[in-house]
Formats: sequence, structure tokens, C-alpha cells
Amino acid sequence: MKYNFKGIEAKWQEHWAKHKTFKAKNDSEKEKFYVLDMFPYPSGSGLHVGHPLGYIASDIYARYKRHKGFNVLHPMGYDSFGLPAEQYAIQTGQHPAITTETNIKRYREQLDKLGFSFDWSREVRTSDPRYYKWTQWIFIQLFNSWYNIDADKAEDIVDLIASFEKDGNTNVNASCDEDTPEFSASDWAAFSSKEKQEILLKYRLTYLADAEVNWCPALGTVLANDEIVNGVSERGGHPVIRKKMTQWSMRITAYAQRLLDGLKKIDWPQPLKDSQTNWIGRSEGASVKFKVQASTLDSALHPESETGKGENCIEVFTTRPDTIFGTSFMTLAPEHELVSKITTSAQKAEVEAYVEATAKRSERDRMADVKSITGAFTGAFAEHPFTKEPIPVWIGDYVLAGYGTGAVMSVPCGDQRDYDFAKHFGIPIPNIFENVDISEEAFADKEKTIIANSDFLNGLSYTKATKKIIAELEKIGAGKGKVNYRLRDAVFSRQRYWGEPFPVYYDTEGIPQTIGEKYLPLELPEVEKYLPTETGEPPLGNATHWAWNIETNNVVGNNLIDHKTVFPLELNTMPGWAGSSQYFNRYMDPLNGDAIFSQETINYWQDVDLYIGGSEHATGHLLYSRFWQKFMFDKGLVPVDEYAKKLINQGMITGTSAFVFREEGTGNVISKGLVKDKKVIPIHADVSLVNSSDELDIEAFKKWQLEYTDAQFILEEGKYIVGREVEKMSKSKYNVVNPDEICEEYGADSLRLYEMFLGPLEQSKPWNTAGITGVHSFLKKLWRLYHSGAEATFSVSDIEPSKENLKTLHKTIKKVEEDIENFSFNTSVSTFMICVNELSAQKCTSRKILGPLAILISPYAPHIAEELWQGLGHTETISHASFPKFEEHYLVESSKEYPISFNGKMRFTLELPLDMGKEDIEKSVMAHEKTQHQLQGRTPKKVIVVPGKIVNIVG
RNA sequence: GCUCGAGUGGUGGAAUUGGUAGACACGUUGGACUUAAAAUCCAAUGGCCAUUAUGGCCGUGCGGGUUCAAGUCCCGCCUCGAGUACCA
Repeated sequence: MKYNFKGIEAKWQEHWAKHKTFKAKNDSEKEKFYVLDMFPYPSGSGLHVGHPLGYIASDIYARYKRHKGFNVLHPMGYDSFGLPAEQYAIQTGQHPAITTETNIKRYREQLDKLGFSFDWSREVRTSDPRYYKWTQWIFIQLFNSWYNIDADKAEDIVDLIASFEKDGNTNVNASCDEDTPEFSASDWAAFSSKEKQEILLKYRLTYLADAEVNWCPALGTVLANDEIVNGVSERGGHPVIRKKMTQWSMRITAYAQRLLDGLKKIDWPQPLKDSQTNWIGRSEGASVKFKVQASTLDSALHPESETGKGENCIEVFTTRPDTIFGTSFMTLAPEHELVSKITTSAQKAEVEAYVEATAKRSERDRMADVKSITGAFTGAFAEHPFTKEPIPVWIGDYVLAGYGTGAVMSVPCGDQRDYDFAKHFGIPIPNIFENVDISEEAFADKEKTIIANSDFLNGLSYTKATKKIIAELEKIGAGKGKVNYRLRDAVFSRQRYWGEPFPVYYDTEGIPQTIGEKYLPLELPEVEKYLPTETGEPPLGNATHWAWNIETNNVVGNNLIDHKTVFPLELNTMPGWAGSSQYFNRYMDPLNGDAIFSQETINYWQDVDLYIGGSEHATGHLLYSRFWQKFMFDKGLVPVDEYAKKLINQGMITGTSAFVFREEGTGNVISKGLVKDKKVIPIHADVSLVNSSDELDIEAFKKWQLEYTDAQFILEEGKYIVGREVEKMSKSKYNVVNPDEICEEYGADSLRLYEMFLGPLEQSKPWNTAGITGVHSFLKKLWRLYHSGAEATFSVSDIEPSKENLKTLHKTIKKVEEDIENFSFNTSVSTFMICVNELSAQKCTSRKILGPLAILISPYAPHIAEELWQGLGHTETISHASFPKFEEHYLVESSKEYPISFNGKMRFTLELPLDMGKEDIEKSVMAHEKTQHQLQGRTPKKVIVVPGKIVNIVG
């Protein structure tokens, strides 16, 4: 029988599904192992060969761990809420649920063909109400929590209320909004219920706040910073503007330090950790308050500030408080709230013009134009906290409203941007560094800093001066040491239809209230149109049945809203990362309707042992999900505060695009070799029209692009040769290769092996279908090893294996095991090839070799392995067979082919016994005729002998 | 600019702590089998020089260095890729 991969693969895929071979038990005596893939968004275009790369790697690992006796959890699901389905719905009126269902079906078919060992009984879909019930549930837990900095964890909001009642908020050390007022217990008691709720919102871990957001008018939605690329939306490329809106936010900043610290205990790729570290952006320094000098203000314009009561203060954050005596001006962001208050009437026109000009400039302009220096003087002066000297206050768009306090103390001698600004506007640049020339540029080297001209800081190093100045600032009440983070709270509202509804309604006073947990899920309502409403409300504003009755606890018609028992529901939905922030835990107990997961289950599975996915999620999903995990840990819901011990980023598989060359003017299509210096326009040709020798099927090409029907094709040697270039695999570049076609022609086992054989998992590499014949003929060779005779019938013998056979086998076991443990899957494929080549040459037929070999290969090529295993007489699946045990003694050699080198260059090899001593080796080598030939009569200066390794003769 | 990663044959790539550079494949060339093709098998394949077998020289982005020995370690560059961007 020939190697009939189609029959074999279909047979075993059916077998695995029918026997639930890969179902993981939640109670097992075995040690657990959790292998997770980043679940896909089921897009309309299906999978291309780049998508399964990570899934194949994780599947090999999962199968390997089963052979090693672990209880393996290896689930798969779908991140099925998202914009493309909604866009499609807007265009066609088709409900996103239907599109999503169709796409999922297609994904499932494609995945099934690849022979993955997923436990499909645990499938989750983020858009399934049985799943998003728990996404909403976590939202409610966040809403009912606040962050206690003293305890360094999230705590119940009820406890916070209790301490407000007792002592007000003066002793509460919490992560809360900047503008939270101080109040006493009696103040609290006197607050109205509305006021109390508003205060509490400033503490909740998810809260409603006016936020400056990136509004995309074309999409009718707000985008996160990481969804904007070059100032336009990542999807669709529409323009984005800044706008203030009331939005739900997640207080992720409360966890900034713990998110940073947690990175130390997880085995994730360093580049990924680095980008999270940069994203969080911790910097140490001081916050300093500068009084605005009242005398400089324009009393006519600012009567209140003149009274001295509401004294204006500019608060800055600086990482170099040691340079405070070098401050020669202050700079505020143009958006800073103080700008309008302190500007003098003389400067008013100029300042207002500048503020208006910067507001008009798009983010894009501001970003593109880093070099030009602009700003305006407000006319106001601040007072230096130590020298009491007046400091002019400027505004400039190089200071960002969104970072720190939106104001800086400008020290031109120590900061290049301040330096450039000062030079441009002719502001003095006092030098406060000892023996440093600042005539050309600022001096920012902390290590070499010695402070001068700075009163009590003179002669101190950066470290000492910083310590001292912070102490002094605290003494005079003008500032304190502070740690600042770049990380912002995450906006959590989306003006979209196809996302999780917030379990929130608005009460009589417009205060958000969560619905009772036991009434979850709050299911998405039906709408006529998926676009924002005419009044600019999110798509849920189109729903007619979207109000909450607090007596019956269900959704009712909007016409019943009376603000007494029936209230309007939230119209925003949650962002894409909501559902993906908890799925890895839900897989452990996906059908549980009473709890997000049972405590027994989470305590058994604990966390993910291996997580494989793309690096593009470094600062999105992978940061938010860590935040939620830490929150759940604080609430005692999960046993560990980092959910993935090890993470690997698979590299991208790029496509190899093909081009034809159309000559300008003539319109002729010229073969690559004839282009030379002719003026040509390269045009993408579909890669399926090109064979492995880069030759184009001209007739097929003409049929594909009708405009070329009559074009003249200029050939070389009777062929049209296309140009090739490596690009991202994408539909628009016509270089997409579909895994279904590969499976059809070569089989899933070949595809699995080939994807691994391409190169290291983490590296990006180009796809070239031609190479797959190598692994495919390897599988055929493997098949022949177990079959013989003219009919190629299955035949193995019971004869004892030879020493050689055993050596080949154990060498392979050792290498493959090491490779899998090191995620070096490409090298184990070549190891298999070497093994099969050797066993074929040895004419090995021994069951004692071929049995273990089938298990070794089974993680990589599971279908053929099952078939061979069955041929060997086994009735049980190979999936749980134990991995062959490596035995060192089969590899022990008695001799070694020593490389004999002269001055470091290998000239010949010499076989010598391994137990031969240094001196004897040297004697044998020196006596050898080739040695004499090499030396040509010279006497060597030195002979290096490393027993078991090498001999090097110097001289 | 900063951070990270990577440069090895025509191509993908291999080389455990410094110890035989180019494993394993693809491609190419030649051969066997065949009426023919496919499939399969065998051989050669880093470059240059020499050739009667034996040989010689050069070679892991570039320039230095350490070492008996460097793709691997150190110093200084170059190029490409990814991320990030006026972060005070």
C-alpha cells in the first residue's frame, strides 16, 4: 500500500473526534500542563499558511507533554467580537452574529484539517452570552472595588465607604482621580447620595470620566492609542481627532508598579518585556510647585487670583530636581488649564493665537514636525521656591498635556529641548554644572554631573543633589519625591454594536448603577441599523428595547422609561480586549454557569505553562490581561497573579510575491531577465500562476487579469520569468497561500513538518511552497521503512535490533527531546530525516526500533504516526503512549574521529580510541604520515591535545 | 533619536559550554529506470587555483583585538528588520 495521506488523515481526524481523544479532565492524578494559543479573530478570509505556525508549535508541545505523562489542557476558541463583522453588517445589513458564525465554521474546518489536538469541548467564544456573562461579571467586580495603596491591593468599595463614614478620606491612601477633594466624616455624612456616588466614581477601578479621546468620525467610535497608526485609524485609515467625551475607564495605573514588578518572575521574551516596561514608562523624580507671582498678573482680567485666596500654582514633574537652580523659564502645554488664567492682557492676543494654532494642528502634523520650535510668552512669572527670583512662564507644544502635569520647569543647560527653546526665544541659559561647556548643547549626563551655582547643592553629584533637594523641597512644602508613569488609564467604552454591553443603567440622578449579578448576562439587543444614531449616540441607541426595570430585573422597552423603576441602559459596548482578558481562565471550566470557574478547577490548573502568540499584542492584550489577572488575584479568585509562566512569540511567515513587468509606453509585458534598464512598472501576479522555477502561466494570467488579453509578452528562452520579492502575506499582494490547498496536495502532516522545518519558531521567514517536497518525500521514506515487498504491505520483524539501529534511535530520542524542550522544532525535523535515512540504509525492520520511532514522530506528524502505530498492532491511540526513554549507553563510543588541525586549520581526521591518553594521542598523531607531510620537516612549537575533542599542532 | 533583534552557499537554514563552518532540505547539473512523463533511486554541488591520485589559498556584514583555536568572546563601525517616539 502506498502512503495514502488523504485517507489516513481523514480517518484519524474522525477517530480523535469520535473518541474525544484530547478531552482534558479537571481531576486527574497526573501532573497538569496547560498549553495555550492566542485565540483568533475569525475573519472572513479564512486562514493562510502563516496563521497555523504557532498552533502547530503548541500542538507539538502539547502532544509531547501527553507522551510524557501529563494531563494536558490544550483548548481553542474565538475572539469573536470585533469591528470587521460590524462593518460588514453596516454594509449588508447582515447580523454580525450570522457572519461570525459562518466565519467560525470555516475556521473550524480549516483547523480540523491540520490535525490539532485541541479539546474542543472547552471552546469559548467571546460573543457568546454564556461567555460574556463573565466578562460583564468581572466588570461589576471592578466597579465595586478600589485600590488601597497601603495594602497594595484592590479592596471592596464597601470598606471604603465604611472608612469615609468613620474618618472621611484624609487617611485613605488610594489610587483615585487627581481632582478628588478632601473631606471629613461629617462632610461625607452631609453629602447627598448623588455627591457620594460621584465621589465613589473617583475611586472605583472602573469609572466614568470625561476623557480626551481619539474620536474617529468615519467609524463613529473612539480608538485606543494602540489602534491608531500614524494619526489615522489602524483599520480603514480614517482621520482621527481629539475630543472630550464621557467614557468608561479602567484604573490600570493603580497596577503600574505591580505590572512592572511581575515581569521579573515570568519567562517571556525580553523584547516583549522591554516594550511593556517602556509602555508603563516609570520615571523617578520630584513633583515641584511653583507659585505664580500675583503681582505680575493682570488684575483687571483676573480679579479673583489677585485676592491671593485661590493662589495659582504650577505643579511640574521633573526627573532632574537637582538642576532646579538652572531653571530659567517654565513651559506649559498649550492645553494647560492655567494658561487662560495667568496670561496678561498684553500677551493675550499672542497666546490665544498660539493655543488656537496648536489645537488646529492634527496629531499627525505635530508628530511629523518635531524640529520646528514654537511657543508664546504668557506675560506671567512664577517664583523660584528657593531663590524667590521671578521665572517667565511660556507655553509651547513640545510640552504634552497628557504626560506628567502638562508643565515643566525648563532647565536649558541640562535638557536639549529646553536648550533649543531658550536659544530660539533668546532666554538666558544659566550654567549650573562644574567644568562643563554648554555653549553648543545641553549637558544631560547624570553620571558626570557635579552641581555648581546652586546654593546648598554646590559640589554634589546627581545622586546626592537629588536626595538633598527632595528633602529641602519637602521641608519648605514646595514639593516631594515622586514616581511618575507614562501609562494612562485605559478607556473602556466603544461606540460600537458588536461588543459586550455594559451591565449598567443610569438612575434618576444620572449616576451609573450595575445590574444585579444574578441577572447576567445582559444580552445585546437587536437593532435595525448598526450605525451610530442620527443624534450621534452609539449604535445601541437604535435599540427600542433597551431599558432596565429594577423591580422585575429585566430588559424592557424604552417607552417604559420613567426614571422611577425603569431606567435607560448604557449605550456603549466594551472594547476588544475585554473578552480576551479572561478567556485563558475560563477554558478551565467553560461550561460553569454558576461561577466564572470553580475554585477546585482553578486550583488544579492554576495558570498557563506555555502561551504562544504574536508579538503585536505586547502592549495591548498582554498588558490588560495581566492587569485583570492581578485584580482577580486581589479578590482571591485566582491563585497566582501572573497567568502565563512562559510565553513565546512566533515569527511571521511572509509571502513571496510575484511580479510581471509592464513597459511604460509600449504596454509590453517583459520577462524579468530582459528588463535591464527599460522603464517598467512591476505588477503583482497571483503566486498560484507561477511554478517553482518562477515561470508564469501566461494563459492563466490573461484569464485572471482580462486587461492583458491582448498584451504582448516578451519571453526569454521561450519562458516568462517573474520577479520575486518577500512581502507580508496579504490578499492585496496576491501572495496568500491557503493551507487547505497544501493539505489537499501533500497532506496535513507534510504541512506541519514543513512549517516547522522552515526555520526557528520565533524568526520571521518567507514561505516557498516548492520546498515542501522535501518533507513530503521524507514521510514517504518513513512509510517505506514500515512496508516492504512489491505490494508494499506492512511488515516489521521481531528480530533484535542491531547496535547500529539502537544507536540511531537513541541519538534521535536525545536530540528530539532536547529540541522540543528548547522549542527548536526546525532542528528536530532534520533529525528525523537523518534518522530515517540511516535506518533505511541499515535496512532496519525491527519492531523495537520502529515502535519508539513512531512515538517520536507523532507530535509532529500525528496522522501517519497513528496509522503506523495501528499497523504495529496497537488498538489504543498513540497519543498517550509513553515517550521513549533515552539510554546513554547505546551512544557510548570506543573511538573518536579526531580532527587534526595545524595552526587552527583542520587538515585531516584520525580515528583513535577514546580511552587513549594525551601523550599517546600526541605520539600517534605525530607519527602519522600526513602530519609529517603537513609539517614538511618543521618542528612544532606546541601540540594541543584535548582528549575527546581535537588536536591542534602549532608551528 | 532611543530600545530590541538579525546579518552564514543560488535559497530556507544547521553548528550544546570557543574545538572538523555549511548538517538537513530546496534548487541546479549529470546519471539509472521508462516508449515517454510522473514517481523513485544514485552522484556532484561555498568560491578560486591546480590536477595523476595526492593538493593549495580564501571564506560566517566590515575593521581591529583576545586565544593553540573565534560564526561563537571583547572593542569600534555598517546594513536590514521590529517596536517606540518631543515622556520633562
